[in-house]
Amino acid sequence: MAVLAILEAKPMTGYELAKFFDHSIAHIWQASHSQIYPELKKLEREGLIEAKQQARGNLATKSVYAVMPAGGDELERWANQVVPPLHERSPELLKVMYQEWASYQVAEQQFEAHRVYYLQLYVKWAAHAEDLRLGNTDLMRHRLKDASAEASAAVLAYKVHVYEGLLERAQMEIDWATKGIALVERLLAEAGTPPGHRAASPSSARRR
Amino acid sequence: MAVLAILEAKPMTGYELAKFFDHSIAHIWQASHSQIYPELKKLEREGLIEAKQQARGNLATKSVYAVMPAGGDELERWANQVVPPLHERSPELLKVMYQEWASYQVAEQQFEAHRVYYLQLYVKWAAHAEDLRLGNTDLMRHRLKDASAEASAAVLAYKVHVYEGLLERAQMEIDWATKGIALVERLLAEAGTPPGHRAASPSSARRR
DNA sequence: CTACGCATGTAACTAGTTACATGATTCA
DNA sequence: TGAATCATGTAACTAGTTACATGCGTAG
Repeated sequence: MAVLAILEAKPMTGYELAKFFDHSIAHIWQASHSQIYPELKKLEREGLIEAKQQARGNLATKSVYAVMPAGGDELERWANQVVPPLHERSPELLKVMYQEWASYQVAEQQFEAHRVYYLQLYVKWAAHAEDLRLGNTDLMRHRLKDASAEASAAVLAYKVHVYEGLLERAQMEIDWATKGIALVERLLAEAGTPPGHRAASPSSARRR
Repeated sequence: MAVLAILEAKPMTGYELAKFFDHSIAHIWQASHSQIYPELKKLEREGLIEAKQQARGNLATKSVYAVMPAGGDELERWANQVVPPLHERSPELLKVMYQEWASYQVAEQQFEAHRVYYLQLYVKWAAHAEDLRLGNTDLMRHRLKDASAEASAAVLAYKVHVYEGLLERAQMEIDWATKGIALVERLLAEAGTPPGHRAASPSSARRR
């Protein structure tokens, strides 16, 4: 569905799609080229998209895929079904849950990595949200060029809303990680390490 | 690793593990019995856990799995590696991104489902966090019964921190969905429907 | 004696990752 | 002429889901 939705805005080659999944939409949905190429073939077999051969250079050609009417119908059908939100699996939260097995140092590093990760995402997402608002993205220009003002408003508004949610999420994650670091510091202090003495991990108390 | 961590707190049968994955840990990690049983066999082959046959009734037996020393080492090794946080795929956000293809009604239902989902999670998580804090869970009692006060503090503190994060997350999602509903209402109003006239989906403007 | 919970599996399938491969084009 | 980028694939593998199956124990 992500492939269909993107191609609907602008016909593309598999390569361009892969690039696109790498930046713009990357943090909502990802796909590698090894997944995209077979998927394109499948969508073509189902009559939802169509490949047009385009020359590149003298010898080579490339396949530019565009959405067919049946593909538009499929998109609309999909969009009009409510999906139940679901619980993601989080390898990271799982680890934090059992962080008493780790040294204080590693526990702190884990939170720090979390903080840095979402700080970077915050910046990236904020920039992308701004581009969206200004209609600055390639795809938005294509998507909106022959839409009514009213329709454009909706197209934009939903996407901006998604990014606002992502930004709040990032902020929340940053706060959580910061509190996590403080927690580790507190535990470390409470462990009552005498000066000049390196604290052992709490898990080592368990072993013996 | 989830299986190892749980079994370390208390030896269990595959069935009990499956139950456990259904409630307590369910929103951090899930696993169905059809995944658990083969996994237990695999962990046993690797020497990380060991099955003890226990009678149940007269004829039947059951396998209770317990963590072996090698399993403890493996847990410690795992916990002491920082995992890079990662970008989940979100089918729901993907749909909201392209919600201009849906009717206003479905768009609103999607946000409403999101709100209700996280409201329920909020209640469930809050209850579980409270149980954790009071040491009210079965597993916590086992886990802590022969630990030092200091070690217990860490065991508890990390888990509580995870649940506090989940609660903030749920709150954030509820707010986001509520704003989403308001957004749909606004778009609907701006679409300028005359009284007594049913609004078409914005996507239908695109088609033709 | 019946229903519900305990207990344990397998099979078929879908999705996704990582690695292996290849070749043309374009720009410095 | 070499490196970066465009372009397109396949193979092997891991994880996870859904559905199919079976049978004992226990309480009412």
